[in-house]
Amino acid sequence: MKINLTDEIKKILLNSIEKNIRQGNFHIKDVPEIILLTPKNKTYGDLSTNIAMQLSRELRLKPLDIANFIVNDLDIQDTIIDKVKIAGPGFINLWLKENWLYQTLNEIREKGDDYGKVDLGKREKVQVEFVSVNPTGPLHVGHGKCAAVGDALCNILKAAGYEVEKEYYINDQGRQIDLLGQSVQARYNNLLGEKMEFPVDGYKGEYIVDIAKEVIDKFQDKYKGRDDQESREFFKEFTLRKILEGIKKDLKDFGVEFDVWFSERSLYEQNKLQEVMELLKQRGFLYKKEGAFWLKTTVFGDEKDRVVIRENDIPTYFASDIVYHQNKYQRGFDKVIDIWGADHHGYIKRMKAAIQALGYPEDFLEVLIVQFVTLIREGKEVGMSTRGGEFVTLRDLVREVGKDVARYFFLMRSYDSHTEFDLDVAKSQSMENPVYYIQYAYARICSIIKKAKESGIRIDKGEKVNLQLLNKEEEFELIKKLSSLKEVIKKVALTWKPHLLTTYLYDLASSFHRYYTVHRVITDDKELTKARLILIDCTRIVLFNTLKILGISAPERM
RNA sequence: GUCCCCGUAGCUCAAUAGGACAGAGCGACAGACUUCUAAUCUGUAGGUUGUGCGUUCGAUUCGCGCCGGGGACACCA
Repeated sequence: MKINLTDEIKKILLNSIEKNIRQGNFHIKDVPEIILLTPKNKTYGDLSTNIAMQLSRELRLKPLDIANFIVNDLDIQDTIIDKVKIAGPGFINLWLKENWLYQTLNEIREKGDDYGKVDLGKREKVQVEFVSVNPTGPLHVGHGKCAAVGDALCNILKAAGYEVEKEYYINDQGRQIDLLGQSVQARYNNLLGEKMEFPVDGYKGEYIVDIAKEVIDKFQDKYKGRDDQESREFFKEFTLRKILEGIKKDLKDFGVEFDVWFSERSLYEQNKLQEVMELLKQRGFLYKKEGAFWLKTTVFGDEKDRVVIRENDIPTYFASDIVYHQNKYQRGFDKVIDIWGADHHGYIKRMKAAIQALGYPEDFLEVLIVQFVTLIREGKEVGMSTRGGEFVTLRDLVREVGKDVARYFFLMRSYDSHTEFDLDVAKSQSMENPVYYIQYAYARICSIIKKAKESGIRIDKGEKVNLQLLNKEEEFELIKKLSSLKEVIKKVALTWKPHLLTTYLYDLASSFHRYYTVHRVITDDKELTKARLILIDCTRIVLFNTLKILGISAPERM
């Protein structure tokens, strides 16, 4: 395999720096990682590095002098580098030979679906747990945002060479679940004309009545007027299963499929709780006070210690989570990422404390907090209170705007800022809608390729096409965008910011639209036509691969 | 009261691990179809990055204080 372009350039720069060290110009031991960036302004070259400024502090020399030393000893003969210039406070700007761009096109043609994959993760095992909504009701739009972010992040990590597992943790036991069953049971009895008091904190949503009706359809009055152990159990299990099915379906329709659905109950079946408590006690982080067991989370920076086993012997939710995270560790993951809604952020400290109390490294667990979503319709906020019963479910949203648009809107902004989801923009099939803008670029390309085929233009697999004919400014622009995909994937995999990929996608579509307006692909010039067809086909491939990672479809016609 | 997130163009948001003149879209204004899809493209206007200090060659980015918005602070889940 060929050496990576950026690695090659870094090596050339490094050689010069090391030469200067040997000559006694630079007095340092270790050279920091050289960072190559693509300048915003093209008058600053194709690539640029700020290494001279980075070294300035340690060398106690002016950045400009350092840059001069480096450039003077730079050996760019027979390399991909065409020209070097020092600019501004000490940037070293590099211009590359045009050839590198054509190499990119060949690489895309060769790799196809695999273009964009990089080996950053080295098969490291990462688990991402997201959504994990209590199965007490349907998913709402906020959960959709978590789902979109988690799913996209997983896909990106996979593309970056990590081994990724997507997991959904099901809180299928506890008071909430009991309450859920009782709510349906009460509705069921009421529907059959039987008196039964609705639980005080019961679930009042319409979906509870629907489930009760379903029970009637299937079992008629079999459970009418009963309030024994068996009937309670029945309603609990039936409801739980119904709601979980609904959640699974909603997520599937949203394009999200999990590798593992992990049941909280299974932790207790294995009697792991005892074991973990024993371990924590041994390690000296568990103590008894006022009849309850507490974990010394304050040792690790939490504001107060937390109860794990209540006075009444019932373990808290936190206890389950500790056992659950131990289980994650024991499954052999190198890193575990939890994606939580903003209302759970207070839990981070105690969870990370628990990780450490168990004896695991603090950064074994990373938690991403996804901020809320506000729906806007006709310029006004749509109320979403769960209590009042009137809230917008993910299913409703997908039905209204479609899966592609919903996912894109959740992914186009940084997950840690509030999302303002404008339903009118999302529904408009116009230029206001970035999703259509991107998909339109893809459809346009497909349309051109189809037309070329129809007029008998063919390019065989191994055929050599003169790519040098691609020499227009818009063509260079476009190819540069195509070539930066791998850097973007790396960046996102390191920073966990999927929205950077969305931005990239939009930029790429934009470069193509501009190109399309200025130049014709299919012309009388056979050679040029072929070269341009290759260019747009490469664009198609990159658009496709990126859309796929984000979970958005790529329609060939619009 | 304590802790977390946010504050950037009229609006919604970006800004690559501290880098060059802070960028997009929408909205406003002015233009471009005899063309492979005008769901497109081009141009103009729009900013003391909430505020005051500090760190340094350099701060939207890091630190501290203040102002404003949101959220979290249970032997609830």
